[in-house]
Amino acid sequence: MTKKEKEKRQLKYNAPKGIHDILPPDIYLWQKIEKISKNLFEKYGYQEIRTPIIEHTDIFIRSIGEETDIVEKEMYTFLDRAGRSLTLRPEGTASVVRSFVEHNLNTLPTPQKFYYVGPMFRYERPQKGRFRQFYQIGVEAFGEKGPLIDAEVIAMLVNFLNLIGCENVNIELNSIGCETCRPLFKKELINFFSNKLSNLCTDCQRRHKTNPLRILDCKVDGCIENRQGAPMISRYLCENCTVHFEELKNLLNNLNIPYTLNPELVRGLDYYTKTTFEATSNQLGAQKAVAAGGRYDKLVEEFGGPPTSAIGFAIGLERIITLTKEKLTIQYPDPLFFIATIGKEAEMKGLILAENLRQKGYYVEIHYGNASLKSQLRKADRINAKVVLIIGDEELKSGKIKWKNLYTKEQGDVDINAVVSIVS
RNA sequence: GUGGGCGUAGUUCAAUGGUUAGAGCACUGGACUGUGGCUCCAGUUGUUGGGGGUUCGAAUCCCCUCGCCCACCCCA
Repeated sequence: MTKKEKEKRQLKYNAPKGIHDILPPDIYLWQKIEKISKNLFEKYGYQEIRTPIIEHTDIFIRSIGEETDIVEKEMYTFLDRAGRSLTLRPEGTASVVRSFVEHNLNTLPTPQKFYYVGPMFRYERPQKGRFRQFYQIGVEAFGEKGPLIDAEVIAMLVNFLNLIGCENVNIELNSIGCETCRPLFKKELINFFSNKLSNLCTDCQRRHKTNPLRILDCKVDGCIENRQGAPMISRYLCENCTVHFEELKNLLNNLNIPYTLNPELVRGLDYYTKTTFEATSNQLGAQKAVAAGGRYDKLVEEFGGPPTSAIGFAIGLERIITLTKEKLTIQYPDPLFFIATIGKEAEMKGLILAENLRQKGYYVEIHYGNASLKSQLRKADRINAKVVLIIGDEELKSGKIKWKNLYTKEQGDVDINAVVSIVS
C-alpha cells in the first residue's frame, strides 16, 4: 500500500463523541413518536415553534442560572467572527421565552401554547441515556397562573406516555415555592446544614453557599444521612403556593392521574417556581428521567417582558426511544411495484413506467442496470416488493408486460398502460 | 472532571504466546438459458483501533494513545 493510500484510509471519520446518527430503520420510530406528539399536543391547542439552535450566550446564563452545572461546564460556547459570544442551546425553554418576549406574543390571546422538537447540546461525558447532542420534544404555555393548566400539562404528558406505550413511568411531583417563600426556606436550609458541613461531600459544602436546595438532591451516602430531618419546602410554602399545590393535587386526583410526591425533587435549572415534576422510569439505568418540567413564573420578566406566568416540560427523545423500541410496531414503506428489465430498451421503458406509476402515487423500485432476471427477482423479494413487473424482448414486442405478485405467487399479462388494474 | 469494562471482516462473534487470523449472517454470482423465498456450491471483505516495548515468535503479555460502553457527577 502506498503512503497516499495509507493516509486515505486513516481519513475514516466518525461523528464527534456523544453525537450519533439516526439511521433507518430507527428513524421510523422517531418519526412515529414525533407524529404522535404533534397530533396530541395540537388537540390541546399547542402550536409548533421553531427557534434557532444558536443563541446569545447570555440568554442561557440569565435563565438557567449562573451557578448551575449546565452553564458552568456543559455549554458549547464560542465567539462568532464579530466576537459575539454564542451558545448551542442546552435546552429549549430559554429560546422560546426569548422569542415570546421579542415578538410581544403576550399581546395575543392568552394562554399562548407552543411545542418544539429538536436537538439540544451539552458537553457531558456520554453514558446510557446521556448524549452531547440529544433531542427533546418540549411544550411551553404562557399567561396562565392558576393550577388548572398545571394539571392539564401533566395530563397531556401522561397521555403522551400512554399513547407511545411507555409503561411503568412514574410522575414525581413537588412544589419548590416562589420568590416570596423560597428565600425563607433557603435560609432555614443553610441554618440546618451549617453545623453539619464537615459531614457533607465537597460539592455539597460548595452548594451550601451557592445553591443549598441542591443538597437535597445529592446522592452521596453521607449527604443522604445528614439531611435526615432537614426542612421540607412544603412546610415553608407561602399561602399562595400552598393553595396552588393543593389545588393541583386535587385536580390530578380527579383526573385519575397517579403521581408520587417527592419533596426532594429539585430541578437543575434555576428558573423554576412552584410546580415541578419529573416522569421517571426504572428501566433506564442511571439516567431515569424521561421527561421533566415545571412552572417558571418569573422568567418572562427576567427577559424584559411583562409579568407572565408560564409552565412547560421537555421529553428526552432518546430515552423514550429506548423504552418503546421493543413495543412500538413500525411500518416500513414497502414498494408496491418492482420493475425488472432485460435489455437496454426495456430499461428505458421500465424507467418511464416507473415515473408514470409514481406520479399516480405508488412506491416503485426499479432494477438499476443489467442482471439476470433471477437476481432481479431475488432483489425484489429482499426489499419486500409486492408486485414485480417484467419487461423483456417478448413484452416489448407484444406491448403487454408480465406481472407477478410475490405475496400470492399469482402472475399474468397486462397492457403496459393498464398496470394499475393489477392492484386496484 | 473521576473511576471501571471493552476494541478482531459490513455485522455478530471464534482463535492455550506457536502454520497463511477463522465461522455464522449479510453481500455478489451460479446450480435453474426469462421467475424470488428453501437448499447446495463458489466468490468478495481484515494495517486484529493506532503507536511503542518484551519475545525466536504477539490478536493474545506490558506501556502510551485514541475510540466505544457503563458508573460517579449532572440531567431529558
